[in-house]
Amino acid sequence: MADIKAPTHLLFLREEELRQGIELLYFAYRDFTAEPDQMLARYGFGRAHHRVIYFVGRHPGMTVSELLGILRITKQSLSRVLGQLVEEGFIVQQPGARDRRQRLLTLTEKGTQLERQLSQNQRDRIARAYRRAGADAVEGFRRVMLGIVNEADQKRFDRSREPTP
Amino acid sequence: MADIKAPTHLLFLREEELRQGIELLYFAYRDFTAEPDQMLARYGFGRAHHRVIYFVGRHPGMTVSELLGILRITKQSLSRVLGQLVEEGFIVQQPGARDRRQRLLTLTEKGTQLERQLSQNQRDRIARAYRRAGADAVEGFRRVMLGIVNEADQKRFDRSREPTP
DNA sequence: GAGATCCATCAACATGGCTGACATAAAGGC
DNA sequence: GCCTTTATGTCAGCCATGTTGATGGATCTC
Repeated sequence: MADIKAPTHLLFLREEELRQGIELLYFAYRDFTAEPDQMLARYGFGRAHHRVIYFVGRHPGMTVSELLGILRITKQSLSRVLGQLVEEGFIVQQPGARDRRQRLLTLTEKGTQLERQLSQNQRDRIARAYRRAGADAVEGFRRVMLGIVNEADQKRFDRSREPTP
Repeated sequence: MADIKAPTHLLFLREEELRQGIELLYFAYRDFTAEPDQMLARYGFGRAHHRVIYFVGRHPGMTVSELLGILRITKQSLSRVLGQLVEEGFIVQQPGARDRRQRLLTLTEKGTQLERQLSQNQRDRIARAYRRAGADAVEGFRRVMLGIVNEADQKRFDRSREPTP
């Protein structure tokens, strides 16, 4: 019978390749968040605040449920962080027009400024990586990253201009 | 004078492109860690334990300093997690031969089993994404991700077989 | 009018970061 | 052979951010 398994050295290469993929995700994410974390510390904020500010900035008028769906944390965890951001004037909540149970979330001017400061750092890092890698590489990056994201959230990344809430 | 700025719609596209990059990193990392986190919970472990197990498995006989350098946390934080893993028989420490101050870290059989179980999930996810995206895309992915990683750690990803400790 | 939904809040707990201080053993320079 | 530096561990306490569980009000939907 023919041996179905690939030669050992090919398996080895594949394992090495996949482990490098794991590590690329780990190191890239570590370095991607380190500098914003430092900026946030100056405001007494953490990474959780950053995520809230980022996504509210990205989807102005979004509901609490939508935000919970993105962050995948409990409402109690969110409420602490969100409460602080409202308290300190980075975010405002206004009742929904159609559904008045909702509290639609929007960045204030102050919130917008912080959001831009934080995301500027990350956009710079990504822009630099894109520039060095070239357009074809960027397309490959998108395709692979999209494949890593769970199916349910892949639709957030279609080519349309508007971010899907 | 000529207007140096690019047309608004090009700037807009670029901003959108970069924000999608930010979000790809966020969503990919979120989904990449979710399932291992669940497995770890069954052992009473967290993501911190995973990182230790992963890198010790990757670099058998590594020192505590090397691990600290990768994780970028304090020795006090590491010691709690590492202590548990040694206590519960997932990792062994042995004095270094050249430098007997060092405690070289190695996975036990039990540790190796857990490591494979955890990383298998992540390797599967990456393999699936690689397969769907194709070889050229994978190369682009590598190039972009490498550009996001801080210069100091890029050398961990040479094409050589051996992971650099 | 009843039930479901959206959101907030209180309380208690666990994980995993952090700082600061101190200790020990071994290595290395002079 | 001292002396300094290095590698590591440990104790104590603080903070950020996740969790579960219970409870309640306002509002929408049928």
